Amino acid sequence: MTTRWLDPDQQLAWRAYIVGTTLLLERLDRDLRDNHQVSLPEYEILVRLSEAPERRLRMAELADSVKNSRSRITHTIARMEREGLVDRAQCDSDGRGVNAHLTDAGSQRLVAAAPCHVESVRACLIDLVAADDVAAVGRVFAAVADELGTGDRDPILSPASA
Amino acid sequence: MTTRWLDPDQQLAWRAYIVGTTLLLERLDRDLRDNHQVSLPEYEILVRLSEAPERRLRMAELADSVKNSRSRITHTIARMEREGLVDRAQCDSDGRGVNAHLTDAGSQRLVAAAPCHVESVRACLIDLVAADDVAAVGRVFAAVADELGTGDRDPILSPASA
DNA sequence: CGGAAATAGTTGATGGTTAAATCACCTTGG
DNA sequence: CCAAGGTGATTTAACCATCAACTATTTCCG
Repeated sequence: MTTRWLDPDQQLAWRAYIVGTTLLLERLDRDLRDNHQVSLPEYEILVRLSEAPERRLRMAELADSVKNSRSRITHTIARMEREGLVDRAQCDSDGRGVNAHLTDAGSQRLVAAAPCHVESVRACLIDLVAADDVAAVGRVFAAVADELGTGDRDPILSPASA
Repeated sequence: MTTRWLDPDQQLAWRAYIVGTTLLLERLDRDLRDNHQVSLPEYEILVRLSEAPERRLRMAELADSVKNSRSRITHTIARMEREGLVDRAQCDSDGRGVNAHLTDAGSQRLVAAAPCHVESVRACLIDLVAADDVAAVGRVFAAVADELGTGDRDPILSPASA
């Protein structure tokens, strides 16, 4: 089976994506850290918790919603708990379960950071390009997430010959 | 100054991008590690070196081309050298400089991994969406890289009021 | 020439991430 | 009811990334 290489345009698009994403995520992370003492992953967690009913979410739900491993969520929440941004409580209905809960301090941190973060996202991405292109990015990564989201990994690779 | 929040479409596009990118990069990394014992960052380095004249690049050039810190490149190249994928030599024209050089083993590793990697990229992104949308992604992140690439960070944030 | 300042790269400590093993609880079949 | 297996979450150790400090070389400029 001969490899279907990327054509020059695809190649260019792919590399731009990798490089741009590296720079973008690093920049957003730095802005949040420098100005509001939260990392980007922590910020994502604050957002999910703030949107959840009762401001609380099971650890596994949280992990799924931000696409992090269980273990990573455990460590990250442990750090955030030390900082007072969240607290933990046993789940009533399932003795194994743990609810992560956004504290007032965590909520305040999020409220303080959000405007700054949105401006970063605008300045570094949204306001930089045509609205249609933003929509296209949305379509593309929704498709990617849909393809990869439902943990059904092929053993090796799907050669997917056209 | 009142915050210009993202409108619902932008919000959706942005979250799809974050989630999709998280899943995509993790998947590509996993495929490379499992099948060819290289991480995605290491693979990027192999590619850059293979394309460079004489298959060698100064450490700083390498760092810039993959948008990694100098220190990270030092550590990563050290690991790759231990594995025999690259070697290092003093630069003739500048006594401070060091050239990273792709070995035959490194070249072979890349040749072995490339088809698999390209298939991953196709299966998880390129072949999943319309060609126009891939082009749009390319435009968007080229603009992002252009904006962020030239290390001229604003001190806090550019409010960039429209 | 001589010394200050800039540049290339490395190092070591520190903290975050991962994989594998573990603990606790729940569920199901006998 | 109880044992076996499954699931939720945490822990451990190894690994990788980051930051600040450091060495060595070069450049600038008096």
